[in-house]
Amino acid sequence: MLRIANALETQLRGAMQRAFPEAWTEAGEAGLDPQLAPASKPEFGDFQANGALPLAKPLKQAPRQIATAIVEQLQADAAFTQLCLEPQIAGPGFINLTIRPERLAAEVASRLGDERLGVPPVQGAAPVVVDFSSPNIAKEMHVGHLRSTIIGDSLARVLEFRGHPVLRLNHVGDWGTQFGMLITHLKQVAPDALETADAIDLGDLVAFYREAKKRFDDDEAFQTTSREEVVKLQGGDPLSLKAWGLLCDQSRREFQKIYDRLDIRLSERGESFYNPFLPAVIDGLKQVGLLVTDDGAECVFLEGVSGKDGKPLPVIVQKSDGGFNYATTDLAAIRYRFAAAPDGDAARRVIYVTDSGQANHFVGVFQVAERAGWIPDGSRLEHVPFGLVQGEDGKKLKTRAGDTVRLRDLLDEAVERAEADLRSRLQDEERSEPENFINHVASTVGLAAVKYADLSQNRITNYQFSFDRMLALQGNTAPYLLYALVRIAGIARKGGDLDASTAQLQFSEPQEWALVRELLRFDAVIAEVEEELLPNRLCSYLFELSQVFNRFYDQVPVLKAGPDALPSRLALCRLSADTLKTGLGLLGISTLERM
RNA sequence: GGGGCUGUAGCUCAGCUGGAUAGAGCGACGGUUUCCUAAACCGUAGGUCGUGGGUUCAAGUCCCGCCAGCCCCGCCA
Repeated sequence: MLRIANALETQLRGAMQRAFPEAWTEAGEAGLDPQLAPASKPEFGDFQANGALPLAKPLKQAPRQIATAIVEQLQADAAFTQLCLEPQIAGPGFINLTIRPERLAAEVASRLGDERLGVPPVQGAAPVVVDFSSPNIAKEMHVGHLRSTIIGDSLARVLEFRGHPVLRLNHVGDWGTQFGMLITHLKQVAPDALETADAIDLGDLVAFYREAKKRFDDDEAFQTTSREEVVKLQGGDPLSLKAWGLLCDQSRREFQKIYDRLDIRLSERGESFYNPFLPAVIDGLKQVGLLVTDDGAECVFLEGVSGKDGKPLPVIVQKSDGGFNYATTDLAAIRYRFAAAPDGDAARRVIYVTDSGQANHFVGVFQVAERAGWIPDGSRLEHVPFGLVQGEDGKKLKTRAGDTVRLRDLLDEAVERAEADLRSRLQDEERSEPENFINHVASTVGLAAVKYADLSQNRITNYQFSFDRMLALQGNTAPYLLYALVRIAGIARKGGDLDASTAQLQFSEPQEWALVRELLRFDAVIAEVEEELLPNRLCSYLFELSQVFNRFYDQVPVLKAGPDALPSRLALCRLSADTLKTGLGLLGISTLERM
């Protein structure tokens, strides 16, 4: 419907200009705004134009009179009358617009053979960086990584669908002081590993990390060795680097299991990647005169952000011991991502998907990058924050024992619960299915439920995690959406040829028209998600589409329809399936034929 | 103390550039199956949109104050 909306916008502007030439001229370059918006209710048609209301005062006319004048001009426009039925003036002066049925049917027809479902591809797109997931080496992925990973992946998918070249970057924590203790511990417990390739399987990295941490806390000699090890690592000592590489490889393999399971593709580019560029960050800041030495640390003081004592807050880019910190790395990353190749990604949009607790940090770092002139004109640097994952008690999600919830346990439990649900349903319905069917459905439904529950909520608010709610078979959940697709697949199995060519579409039932209108919203929804980076908008849409489809399915027969109606109804089924499948795909959710 | 986010139905949440009588799901109550998977559909009840001002033809939405909850605040990321 975006094309139609654009056409209407132009026609409305033309009509307003002709109706009120003087006001138009006074309004300046932009002219008058028709305030075109989707109709707030179905009975108002497809669109509403509210632009008459604000003109009442300046024109000293009744708003309905103004609306009437605009409508008269619209009716004189042949392009408009071919597109719309006669406009209705309602309420205080809203202009309600209804698209001609044949134009809606034509839009549906044009989408039937279109893989993009009416979504226009971007032209001459520059790279977009989506920085997400970002676990720490030598630690396990836990519930804290869930939202970044799922939301980031979905945003990347939407941007890719639009045609942007997307760099999905995993900014893993693969550098820093904790490696001193890890390497020291590794060298002591598994010296063989450094000599022979694959000599040892580190096994449980979490346990390994815990042991190293315990020794670091308890043993002073170990502490000293660890500190020396950090210096050796940073100095490029080959053996230290080798130990570091082993730890990273091991972690990488563990992360990859989760990513494979979630069907998420990521390019690892950890913090260490930016090491060679850190000194240049300091030099660059010095050159533009932003750098200030304070308490021995190199800082940039922020504008408009003050601390406890009312003094400006600093971003520390070089510690008093000469070391760099995360702000330095983030600045180097920003610089690299916007810079031209070969030492840069030439991105024009850089998106960080991290929890909202880091908002302050990003405000500071972004301001420094901006003032240093590292953000090219016309490009965007965005923090996409999200809230905490909470348990049903409203507190931060923990296991019963009070530990952090491991991501793989969380996914396992979702799949197990989905399987138990499925088995009990099969029993109730006296259905029998092979084990591989049960495993496949349980796994698809379980993972879909986890992803959808997260994505369907506005990411800014905290998210209350509940297996029971996300796996519920009714309501705004993954199983409900998957079921709508299963119903369509059922029609195809029972003899409905969804790919049959349909020369002319004709619809008679209100449920058909409701479905048509819902299907045609897809392009606008994608445009909105691309702009606002809110996947829950796509979820809401897919849920509403499923509801409208289920109503249609329930109340309008497809396979038993007469020969006049059958092809058109099959076409609606096909487009519904394509839209749902594509939409769920953009959420990173795979679909089922039967469940 | 400063900053950020949040506050909408019993519960979990939508609410896009301010627009018509504030929406959905769950839960509650009632109904629908010789028919494409009832994991569905239809209906009923339920809200002073935290609070007090302000701007506007029009405020859940914008501005200011206050209250409550969560998060962040110099050398961790």
